[in-house]
Amino acid sequence: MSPPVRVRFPPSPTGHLHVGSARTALFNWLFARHHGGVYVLRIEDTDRTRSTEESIESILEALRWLGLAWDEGPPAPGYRQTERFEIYGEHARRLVRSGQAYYCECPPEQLEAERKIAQQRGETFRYSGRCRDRGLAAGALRLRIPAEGETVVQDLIHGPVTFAHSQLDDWILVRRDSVPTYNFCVVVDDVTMGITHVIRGDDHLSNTPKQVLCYGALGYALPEFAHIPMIMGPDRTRLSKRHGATSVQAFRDAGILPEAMVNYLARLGWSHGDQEIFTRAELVEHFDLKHVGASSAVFDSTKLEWVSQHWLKAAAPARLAGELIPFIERAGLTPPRDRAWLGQVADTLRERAKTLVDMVEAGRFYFQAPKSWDPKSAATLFTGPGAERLALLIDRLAAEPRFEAQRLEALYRRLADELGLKLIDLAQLTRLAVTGGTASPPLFQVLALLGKEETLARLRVALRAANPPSEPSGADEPPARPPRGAARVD
RNA sequence: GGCCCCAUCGUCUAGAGGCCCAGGACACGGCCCUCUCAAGGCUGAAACACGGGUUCGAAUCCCGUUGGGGCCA
Repeated sequence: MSPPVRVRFPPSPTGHLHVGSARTALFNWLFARHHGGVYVLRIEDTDRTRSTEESIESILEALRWLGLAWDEGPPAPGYRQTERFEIYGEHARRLVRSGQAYYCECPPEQLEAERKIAQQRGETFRYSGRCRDRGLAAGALRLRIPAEGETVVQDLIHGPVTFAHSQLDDWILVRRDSVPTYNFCVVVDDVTMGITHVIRGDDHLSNTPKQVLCYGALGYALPEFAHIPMIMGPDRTRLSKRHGATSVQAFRDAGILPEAMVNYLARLGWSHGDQEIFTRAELVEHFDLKHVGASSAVFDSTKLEWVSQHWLKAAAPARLAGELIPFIERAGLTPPRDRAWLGQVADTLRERAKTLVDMVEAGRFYFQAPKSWDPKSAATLFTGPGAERLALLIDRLAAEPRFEAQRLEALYRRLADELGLKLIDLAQLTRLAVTGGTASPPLFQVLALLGKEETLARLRVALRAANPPSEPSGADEPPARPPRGAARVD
C-alpha cells in the first residue's frame, strides 16, 4: 500500500492569513483528513526582517478559527525554519561533498549585468558557470544542473509540465551570508518531514523543476505535487489588499461564520457535481485533487455572503446568540443577559441578514428604542388619523394579557376589521413606532419579543410625536429614553 | 523580455468525443407568497475567446492566435 499521507501548510509569518493561503491550508487539511493522513504546520520564518511573532499568533488564530487544526507543528520544536538551520547546513555540506553543489564568488553586480544582457537578447538568464569547476571553499553555494535535457514535473492538477534545463540555471542554495534560500529550505523541510504530497499555489510551479533537481541531487524520492490555481480579484489580478478585505480575520470581523468561510473557500476551485453547500464532514468525505480546477478563480464576496446567510440560517439559535454578543458590543449596544431571548431574537433576524454584523444592524431596535423614526414614513404615518389608531392600539394592547405573536396578530386583524382598514395600515404604523423603520422581522414576533411594557412605551412615545399636545412639530425626535437592552436583564 | 500555467454564462462551476442547439449556483429581471423587509417557490435573460486541423461526430483531442496569470530581478 502507499505510505500514509503527510501534507503541510507552510505560511510565512509576515502578516495576517490571506484567504488564498487559507484555501491552500484548507485543501491540505481536507486532503489529509480524507486520506486519514497527517497535516503538518510549518512556519517559514527565514526572512527574519519581515517575520514577526504577532503574525505567527495571528495566523495560528485564524487557522484555529477556521477549524484547521494541525496534527504536527508549533509550539512543538522543530517546525520553524529558524530552528532548522543545522539541518539545512548538513544537507548543503552533503551536496558539496558529493560534488553536486559548488561555491561561487561572482560579485552580484556582475551577475546583475549578465542578467540584463540576457534579457536584452531575449534569452533566459542562466548563470555562466564561471565558478563551477574552481573548487572554491566559500561564497554562495550553487546547485550543479545538467546543461542538457529536461525535467518533467508530474503535477496532479496540471499533468506533466516540461522544463528544459537550458532554461534553468545553477541556482543558489545558500547565500554568501550563509542564509539558505527559500527553494532549498522547502526541499529539505519537505523531505525531512516526510511530506508525501506538496499541495501549494501554482505560483510555485515554476520553482518546482529546480526543487526536483535538488531532490535528485540529495538522492531523495520525490513527493507528489499538486499546484492549485490562485485566487484573483474582480480585475483578474492576484487578490490583494487593493481588492479590499483579504485576511481571514477581516471576514471573521465582518460576521461571517467559519463554516461559511470554509464552505465558500472549498467551492472556489473545487467542485463536487452541482453541490454548493457542504458541511465539514461532507467536505472531508468528498474532497479530492481530481476535481480541483486548473484555472484561477475570482473571489466573489457576493456569493460568500449568500453562503454566509445559508449557514446563519442553519445555525442553532443558542450558538448564534453566543456569536452575536461581541458584535452587539462592538455596535455600542448592551448585550442582553437572557441568552434564550437573544436566541429567539437571532432567529427572527437571520433570514434577512448576510452576516452577524447585518443581524445586529437590522436588529438594533431589539436592544435600544429607536432614537428617531424614518422621517419620510413618519410624515405619512404619524398624522391625525395615525394618532387615533395609535391610541386605539395602545388601549387594546394594554388589555392583552398574553403577549404572544399569534394572539397579537389576531388582535390586530380584529381591530383592522373594525376600522375598515387593512392589516398593513396598522402594521406599518406600529412597525415605525416600535423599530423606527418600515422594514423589520415579522411585526407580531417583534412585539412579543419586546414585551408588553416596552411595546406600549414605544407606542406612547410615537403617539406623542403624532399628536403633539401643543403645537405640531418635527416628528422625528422622540424624547431620550434609556436603552431597552440594558433594562431587560433576566 | 525569456520560460511556465490557464481559457464554458458578469462570477463560481458541471462537462473527462456523441447523453449538450451546454446543466447547477451566486448576482440580475418577472411572477407567486405576504403585515414590511427578507426568506422561499416558479420563471426569464445570460457562456463553450478566436482560427485552423483530427474525427462519421468536438465544449471535450492537436496546432496556432489572442487574452489573463505566474516565475525569473
